[in-house]
Amino acid sequence: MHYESASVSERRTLPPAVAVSTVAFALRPPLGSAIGSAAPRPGEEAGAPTLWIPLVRRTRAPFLGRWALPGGPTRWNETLADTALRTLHDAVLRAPGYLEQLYSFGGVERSADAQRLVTIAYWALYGERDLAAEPSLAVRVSVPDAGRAGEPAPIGAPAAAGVRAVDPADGSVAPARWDDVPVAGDPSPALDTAEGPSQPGEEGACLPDLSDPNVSWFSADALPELAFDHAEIVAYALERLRVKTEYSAIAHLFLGPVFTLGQLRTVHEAVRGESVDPANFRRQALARGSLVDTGEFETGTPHRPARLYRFRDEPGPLSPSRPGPSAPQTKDTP
Amino acid sequence: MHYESASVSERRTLPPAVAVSTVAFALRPPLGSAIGSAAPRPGEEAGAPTLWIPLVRRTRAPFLGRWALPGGPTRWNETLADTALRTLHDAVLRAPGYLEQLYSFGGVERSADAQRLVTIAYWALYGERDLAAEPSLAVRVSVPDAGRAGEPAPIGAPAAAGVRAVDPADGSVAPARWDDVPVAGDPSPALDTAEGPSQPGEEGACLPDLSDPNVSWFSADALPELAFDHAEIVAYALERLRVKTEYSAIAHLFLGPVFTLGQLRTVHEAVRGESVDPANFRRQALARGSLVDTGEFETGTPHRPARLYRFRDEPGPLSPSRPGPSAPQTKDTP
DNA sequence: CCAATAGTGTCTATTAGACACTATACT
DNA sequence: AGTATAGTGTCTAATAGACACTATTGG
Repeated sequence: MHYESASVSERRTLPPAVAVSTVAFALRPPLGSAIGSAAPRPGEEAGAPTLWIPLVRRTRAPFLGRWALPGGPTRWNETLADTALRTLHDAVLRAPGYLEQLYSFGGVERSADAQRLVTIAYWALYGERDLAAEPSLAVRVSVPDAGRAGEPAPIGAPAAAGVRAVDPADGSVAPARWDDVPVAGDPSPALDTAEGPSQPGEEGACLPDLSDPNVSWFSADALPELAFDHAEIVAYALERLRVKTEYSAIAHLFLGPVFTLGQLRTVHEAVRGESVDPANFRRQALARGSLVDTGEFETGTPHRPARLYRFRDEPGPLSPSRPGPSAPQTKDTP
Repeated sequence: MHYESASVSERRTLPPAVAVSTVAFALRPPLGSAIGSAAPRPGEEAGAPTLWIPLVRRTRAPFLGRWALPGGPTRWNETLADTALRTLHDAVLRAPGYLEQLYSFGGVERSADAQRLVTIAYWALYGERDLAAEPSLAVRVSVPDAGRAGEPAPIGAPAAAGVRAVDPADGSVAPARWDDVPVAGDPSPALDTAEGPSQPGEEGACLPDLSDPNVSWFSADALPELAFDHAEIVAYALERLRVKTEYSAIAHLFLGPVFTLGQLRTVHEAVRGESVDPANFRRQALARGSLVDTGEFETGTPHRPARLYRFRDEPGPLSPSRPGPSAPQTKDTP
């Protein structure tokens, strides 16, 4: 509010603005969304599925017209995860199935001669169940992990009331609960974030509008040139997804509630970018102990039908267990 | 500047203040510093070394008198890492040998009815060489990694000009260079961060003053009650240190430029909190390929003298190689 | 029948870990 | 000699990966 009267030189001395940018992944673009990447890039036919990322075309000053990550400034009554979810929903019109903080960027050089900007990057994941529905319903938000097994103490910080924290490493559900995600135009009375005289580093999303021409999905390995340092953020998010897929069980979040081991393997192949031995993958996946045989089988395949599994403890909308902030647990396989 | 005239209700609508808090580790407190933990806690004699953490006693409103992590608001011309280094230096009077971002906390509940606060947590490491000297000289700042092997694309973001980014995973030196760290009282003309009418969540460090009574080192497993959610941040940092020690080579940073395998093993034991088989540790440490035999030997031991090693590529103050932001590399041992 | 994927069995190289043993300093 | 740590050798269990083989569907 006071900002709008500040001169350019004054803005330099203001405290940094806080914004969020999110790299979201899905195995395919949602139906009805615009597609940026032209076809599965040459050399890889429809055989190998790839990851898709939603981008937003910038409609203002720095990097005008360039594609950028969905995101925008934090509002005064939002947690950082809330901001990520809101701006992501503005772009994708759907809530992701998973959200995790990635890294914070506070370099003074990010917006050279304008107000300082601190950007917290998140990464998100859209599964089949998330891509399907039109109205957003719920979302799970993870807590940080120490970068590998034995998820550390879930810090009670980021997820404000109303967001669920789930520990994807061992499948156990950490403190949290389901709730609604703030939808598009919730009136936050304060701080017009969208229209300051120039929030210069602002990396905003556009108003939700069915088939928004300024929102499009791109194949992760055929991205256009991105605004700011978003290309590096995407690269980092991809690496994070790869690493996390190897030691944690998140691949199933790309799929529906039940899936075959072949489908799960396909996710791993898309994430790792290489083919995986079906036999060995099967053993490892089952050895994790987090898959439950539903007893059902795939139908309508031109080959032997595969067994259907679901992830362990796919709970109903509520589960009362609350392990608490918890001491560090055991690691699994160093 | 505008803030100082804002009422309490107005402050709620201001953009969040950005602060940094740092969990620093060392194998021992620096000489001449105050010691908070009374003796090596019972049950563990001098035999097993533990980790030490510097804390700062709060001198203002929320949590007055409680111990807290060194930290404080970021200044307009500082990167986040700069802020961590400055506030850490204010408390410890020395620059750490390693600094890495941990996580960002932006919950709206952190400062209930006052200005919103976003805190970026860092963790740092003081080695023997860092604890020795009194005037600060240089510091290495790491870039994020994806949480495990195959360090991801070093994102050029956080480290502003003048801070070195080193990739501790494989010992190769990533883009960066040595430089001075901002020392105590550099006059930042703008934004009086220390004395707003009440920057309520502010977690500031005190003025540097030899043997500051408000700064003390505590054994990591005998910490006092901490302000804010700092206990959880410490727990997370500890877990991060443990995990990172297992897959990356950072333990040597606790030691001097040359060290024996026994000393290195002692560091691992302190970090992991359990004893490690000397024979197996030796093999693994040497198999990494990052240790160089100096050909020298320990002297003055009451037993067979141990061979002295140094870490691979312990370079002079400057090394020109610059791999660049780089594509994700290969992983090592999933 | 064939094509295609599901699913099982098995062999090998690597690794973590336990632990016995030898080597070399000081007292 | 005795003690303490350095350093080597070796055995075992677990694991990742390669790959041959059988099973079961649709066409």
